[in-house]
Amino acid sequence: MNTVFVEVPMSSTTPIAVRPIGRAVALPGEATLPLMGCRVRAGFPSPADDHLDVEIDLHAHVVRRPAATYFVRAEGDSMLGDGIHHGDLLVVDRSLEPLPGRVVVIAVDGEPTVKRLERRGERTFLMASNPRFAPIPLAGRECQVVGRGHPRAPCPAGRRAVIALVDCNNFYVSCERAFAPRLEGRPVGVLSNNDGCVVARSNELKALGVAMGAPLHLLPPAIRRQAVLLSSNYALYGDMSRRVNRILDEFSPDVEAYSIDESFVGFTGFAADGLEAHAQRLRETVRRDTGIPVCVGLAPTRVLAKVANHAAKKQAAFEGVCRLEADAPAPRALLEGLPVTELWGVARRTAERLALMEIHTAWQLREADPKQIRRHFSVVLERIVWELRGRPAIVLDDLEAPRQRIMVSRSFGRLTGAFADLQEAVRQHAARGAEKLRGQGSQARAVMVFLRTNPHQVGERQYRNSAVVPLPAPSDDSRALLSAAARGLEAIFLAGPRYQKCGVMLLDLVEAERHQLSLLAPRSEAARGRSQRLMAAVDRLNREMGRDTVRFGLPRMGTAWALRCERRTPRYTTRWNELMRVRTG
DNA sequence: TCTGGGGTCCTAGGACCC
DNA sequence: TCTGGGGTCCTAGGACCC
Repeated sequence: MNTVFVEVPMSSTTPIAVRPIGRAVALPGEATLPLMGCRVRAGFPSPADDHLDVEIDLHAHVVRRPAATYFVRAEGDSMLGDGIHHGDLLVVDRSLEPLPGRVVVIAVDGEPTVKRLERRGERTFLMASNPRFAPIPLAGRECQVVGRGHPRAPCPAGRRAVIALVDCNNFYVSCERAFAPRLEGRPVGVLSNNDGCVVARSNELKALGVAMGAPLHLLPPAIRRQAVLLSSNYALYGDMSRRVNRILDEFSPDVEAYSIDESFVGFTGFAADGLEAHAQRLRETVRRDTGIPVCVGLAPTRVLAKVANHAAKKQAAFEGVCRLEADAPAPRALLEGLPVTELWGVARRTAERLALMEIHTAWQLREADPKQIRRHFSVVLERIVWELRGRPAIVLDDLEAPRQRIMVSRSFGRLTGAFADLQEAVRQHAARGAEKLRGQGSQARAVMVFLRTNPHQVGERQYRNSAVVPLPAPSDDSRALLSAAARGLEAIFLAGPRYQKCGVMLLDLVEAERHQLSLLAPRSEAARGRSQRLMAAVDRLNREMGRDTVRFGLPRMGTAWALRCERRTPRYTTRWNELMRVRTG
């Protein structure tokens, strides 16, 4: 192999021997550098070829290794039958006719991946999800069926649903540690916007008694000295989250990203006895390829999967994977020791009311009469009871569906009473909202603006207000949204109070394609086309050249509303100029 | 003395999630 | 000096209709 030096996210330019394992790169010591999906610049001696996407190189390395067993899973039962049974070994190109939409989970040397089958002439290929990679010919290779059925469809009668909750441990902290191994073992916290509160804590920081959401300025000085407290770096966390989910996609075709650090993964139809091992491989792969530790909870329902995940995190004996069957004895012991507030969907208010009925633990709630729970509380809590009993009752709405409203708001770096500051902040928020709006293909029919002083500050004059400004016609044009927001601000601004926060909400969203044209203000097709092209150009520039390449209105320097984020680490994976440098030889 | 009975739609606010 | 930023769903209650 050529001697290369690679600019990748690492903390120094010291020469380091890099050894590829899978799609990650091993560094001296324990640290693993996540490279998957990461565009990494490599300096090659040849001037003509001074860029290399290392992902391709490392992936090729994996593919070259001798194939072992393929674990195959079909969508629906169509792939089975014809003498093919659960657990069979198959020769792919003779037995599997590629059908549209057929998806398989295969594992090559313990590297599971979801692929589509495609027929080319006489041979069947696995199509890689990334079109840059060459198809893998399957002729003559052996496959093992480990499951069947489509988890997104309702679970067929007589078959048990299995759902996994994959949750990243201390996600923001883990992202920081992935790129700064020196943070391992130390108390680390990540702060909210404006460096206000602690929103993520390493186990070491939790052990020091720092609560979730603790205000930074109220932390004891000893802890502030001892701990590493970082500003949040959402560009990094969002990118790492996508990488984790891309790996989950290789373990099941049914992955729902529920939040930035949690995903539900459907395993209904997978061979029941191999599931823990499959989950264990998932954990190891995520850890190795991204540096993020995760825990997996397996159960028949989402609520129980959450409980299982909780147990997997708290009890070392599970080694990160905990499986619960609704009727086995283990869940009972677990649920009896679990306060209701630990359950997904039960917080303080509900817990207080449950306590009046002598319901304190998850087990007691499970044993309660669902109908009575519904009467006293709501259908939401009733569903939780059913789920605790192992009967699926919570269906996540389509997480891909467009948002019903879009909100952008920020606290100011410092209080301000200046109208010009608020104007500019509102303009920025409206522009960002408009971008999100176009990103999901919607238009808004109304814009809401709100502002408020700092409610925590006694002695300060308090004021909060909001205004809704309807638009004459649904729009996704930044100019229309900005001008509506500006009018809203004028309506509610009061000179005198010093403001802490303002925001813009886009309301009453409709699909851009389907909205009815306004009869009152018909716009010519040409005008609409111009608006669309302009906005598309703005979005593309901001996407490709970095946010704020094109802005509406001139930014002023040193404005009060600018965020404080003095301790932010580099955006290692999303900014060229923030990549770290590593030398390999 | 007696003052209907349903239904829909909308909004505000509560509760919860991460 | 300094206390985040998004979202969702559900319910209650009012306005209104026949």
